[in-house]
Amino acid sequence: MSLRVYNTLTKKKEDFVPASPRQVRMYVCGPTTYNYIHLGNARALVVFDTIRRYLEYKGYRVFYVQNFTDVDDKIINRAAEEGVDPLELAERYIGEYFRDADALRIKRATVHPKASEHIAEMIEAIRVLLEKGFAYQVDGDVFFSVRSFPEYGKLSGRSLEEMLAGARVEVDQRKKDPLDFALWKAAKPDEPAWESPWGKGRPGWHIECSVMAIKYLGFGFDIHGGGNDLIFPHHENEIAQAEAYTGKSPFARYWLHNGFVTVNEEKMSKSLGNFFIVRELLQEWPPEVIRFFLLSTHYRSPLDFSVDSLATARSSYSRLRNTVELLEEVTGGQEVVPPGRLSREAVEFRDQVSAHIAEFEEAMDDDFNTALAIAALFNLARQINSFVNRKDFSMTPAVLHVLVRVRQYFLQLLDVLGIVPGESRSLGEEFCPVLEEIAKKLGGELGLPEELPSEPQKLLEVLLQARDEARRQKNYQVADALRDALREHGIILEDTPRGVRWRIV
RNA sequence: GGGCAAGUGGCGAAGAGGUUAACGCUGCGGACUGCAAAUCCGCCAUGCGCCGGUUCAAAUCCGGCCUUGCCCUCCA
Repeated sequence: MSLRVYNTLTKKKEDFVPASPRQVRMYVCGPTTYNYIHLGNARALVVFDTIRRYLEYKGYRVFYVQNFTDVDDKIINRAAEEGVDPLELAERYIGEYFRDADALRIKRATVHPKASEHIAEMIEAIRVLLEKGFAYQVDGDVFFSVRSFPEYGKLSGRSLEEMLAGARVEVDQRKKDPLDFALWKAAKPDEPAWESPWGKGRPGWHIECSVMAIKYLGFGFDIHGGGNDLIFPHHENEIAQAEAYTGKSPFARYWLHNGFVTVNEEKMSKSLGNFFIVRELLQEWPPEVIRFFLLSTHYRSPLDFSVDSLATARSSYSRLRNTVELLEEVTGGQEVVPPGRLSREAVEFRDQVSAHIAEFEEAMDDDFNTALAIAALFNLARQINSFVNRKDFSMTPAVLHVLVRVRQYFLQLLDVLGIVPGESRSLGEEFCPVLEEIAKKLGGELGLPEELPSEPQKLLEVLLQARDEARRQKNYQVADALRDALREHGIILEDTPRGVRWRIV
């Protein structure tokens, strides 16, 4: 089974063969840190994090580089508004970035280089580009000359003429060609600036990625990723600079781009003001649900966001979570159990589980088709639920061994997508008054003692024990009253053959 | 204006020439349950934007049209 990926450069799905056998080197364009990230940013992060996780699942060692753009117009403007130092502002939002990314279970990159810490390398690259005649200097600015690089346009698939025809921007008259872009910008007053052969200034946006990718991954690394909107001009320019600079090709071997998050079918963007901040979403939605939502559509397709669709994702996801809980319950969380002789049904079950695992891998192998992979997870969950809940189910040591293994596999697949159920939210202090009130109201009928624990978790246990006793005595009225009362406050009770189970909505 | 995608059941979303068009949500019916919940089983697209064409065979390939989104400007 081999992995195939869609390469923007060739516009085809290709077999993925990394340059070195067991290692993948990948670079993903990270954020410009001048504010909190929104759901659109999160999609790119989650998509490439999932790609990375799957590559690791397949046994590759992944060297993952994600940069921070901490020198940029937007940062400078924002800093000016707030009256703070631009680099300090950028540093602050790098911290905020990690808070959100960690919450979303984005694994940290192997290296997170910052533009501000690679100025010397960028200056050197620009110097070489000037020397080789790919760039020219005007006043204190240095521009890359797109005409000097014949392959310009190969990633975005358009010719210079086409791009010129569509040009809608006012052009800097000093440029030789309207599409030439800045490698170095002369400093304006009060801007962060560094000394260079062309006077004080700062690097243009595109050069940082070329330089840092080559520095950490070497030329000709495996995967370069980012959002769709980076194809042009950012990645096109990265290629031009990097390949002109080294005189070699290709700069990166596979170019992967994710589609956009839209809101009411319109791109989620800061200028339209229709963006949703990850920090805020995380207050209401568990990270697993947000990731499930983002991965329920293929990464290259557009994804329309709404609160309703998040709610749907939550319903869908709870099926998977319920199966994890069922497996935990039935295996008692044991990790290692010796195998034994299996019944015919158990053998069949084991084989079906294997088939669904293969289904998951085939889906992911086909250009990371997470939507299809999730379908495989649902099939697997159904198989597990059916097996464990069948009428003649009997737990033997051999069956336990199988279920322990199945639980491990199931969790492993969920982990590829980063959607292993988190610690089920514990009962916080906010449940105290609610539980105490219920205990007071139903305490007499339930035969509760005078002294009740004050800790919500313990209090609930006491209530459930009393309810159990009531049910044994067929006092269903009070048992149901307690269940209804708890439900009203978001605590769901489920009576199973193995005892009562509770969860928070 | 130029370039690139996409249009699949009530909704979301896979499928890219050939078995009954996955999977999930919602709804309905059934099983299980003291009743629920969870779970399981079943039902809900004679049809995949529209019109032509290629083919023994088309959601899938080709052409035209319509609609929507993205890029051409900082943006994931």
